[in-house]
Amino acid sequence: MLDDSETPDTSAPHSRSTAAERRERVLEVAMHEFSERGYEGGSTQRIAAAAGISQAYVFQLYGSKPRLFLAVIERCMEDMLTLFETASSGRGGSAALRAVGDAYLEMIANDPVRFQMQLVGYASCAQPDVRAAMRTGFGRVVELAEQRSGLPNAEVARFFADGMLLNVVTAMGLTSEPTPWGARLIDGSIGLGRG
Amino acid sequence: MLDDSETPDTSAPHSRSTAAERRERVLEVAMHEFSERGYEGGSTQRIAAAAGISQAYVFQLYGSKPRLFLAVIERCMEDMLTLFETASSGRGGSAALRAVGDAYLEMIANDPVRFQMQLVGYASCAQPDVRAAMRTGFGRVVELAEQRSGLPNAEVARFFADGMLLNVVTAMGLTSEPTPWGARLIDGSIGLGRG
DNA sequence: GTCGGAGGTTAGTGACCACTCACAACAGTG
DNA sequence: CACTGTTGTGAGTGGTCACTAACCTCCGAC
Repeated sequence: MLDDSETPDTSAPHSRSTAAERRERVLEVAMHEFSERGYEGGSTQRIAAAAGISQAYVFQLYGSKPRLFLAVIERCMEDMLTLFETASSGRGGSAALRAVGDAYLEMIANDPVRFQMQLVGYASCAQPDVRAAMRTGFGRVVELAEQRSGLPNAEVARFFADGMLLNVVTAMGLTSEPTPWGARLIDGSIGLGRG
Repeated sequence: MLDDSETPDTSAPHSRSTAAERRERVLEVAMHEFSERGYEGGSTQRIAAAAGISQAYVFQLYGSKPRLFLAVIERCMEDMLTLFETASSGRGGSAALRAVGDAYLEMIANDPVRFQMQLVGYASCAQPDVRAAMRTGFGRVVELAEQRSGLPNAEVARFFADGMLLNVVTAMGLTSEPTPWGARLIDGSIGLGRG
């Protein structure tokens, strides 16, 4: 809009943004990078290039690589909470869990970045900062499921257990390239609140 | 046995081994390294140092870093299968699952390297070689549980779902530093075949 | 007693890493 | 127009990375 060129994006020599906008954009591409390569494998050089800024500015915006990674983890868990809040809005009991389960299934199918980022988060829990962020985020999600559904511990736990099984089944590609034993696992699982 | 020195290990200036022994030792320390730092974060320099050999020899033994990582993944899944075979030996039905569940709980408590290596494996499934190895290994474990227990799909799936929930609960430190919501999750879970 | 092969090392290679510092460009305000 | 703060970059820093080529060292066999 502000540029003289017709193509809005890359060809323009400079298009300034507010720092908040840049931070947001960097966070997005960083989640993409870290989800694909993990914390150690992720490169601030590549993140900067994908965000269209210099590497130095990434450090000005986030201070250090660990801080950027932590921001990505926190955002990832916030997104999950928002997804669950939206899906369960106005519902209660097992219908709430069912709606959340559907939303989660759709996320796994359509948002591989956030799905993979979750796995990276679990694997990075050895780092105390990461573990703390994961605990906080996951705790909020569990409490939301408890409050919205009002179901007893056993059913809520069952819901999350099925979700975790679904995670590894998906990670191993058992939905896209099935195996007999994988199909039996999926068949035997309760299906995210649909029991 | 072949050495002249009494201390079998570190203090001797040189103690030659067979290549097979070296490969085994490298595999052990590599699992330690990769479990702590992930694939990208793991360093062949540190692995070599921990194994007491030069970095060059690591490459002579395993060819490349991806091949070494893959060997670690395969070994990790073999160890899991062996653990489950031993635990369930001579048992059937739900008693078999209960015994396997106990063995798994003990492994999580006493062998953090193999536990953490599992999480790294799931997070590394985007790499096709790793995914294939994880599928093969996990499939064997599932089939063993099915055959030894003879239970229907739903109960076997429930067992593995609880195991996966236990994994993330442990990764987040909810057993060592509990939270109310974490305690409710653990309480509501069926407890690895003990339902 | 030498010789071949298995078991190992030294000393690099260029590439990439996170991170820093000095400085440039621009926008709004007076 | 000058001034000021924000947005941004160029050009490095030392360090580590995976990986390699060439060489050394020992032991058993003949």
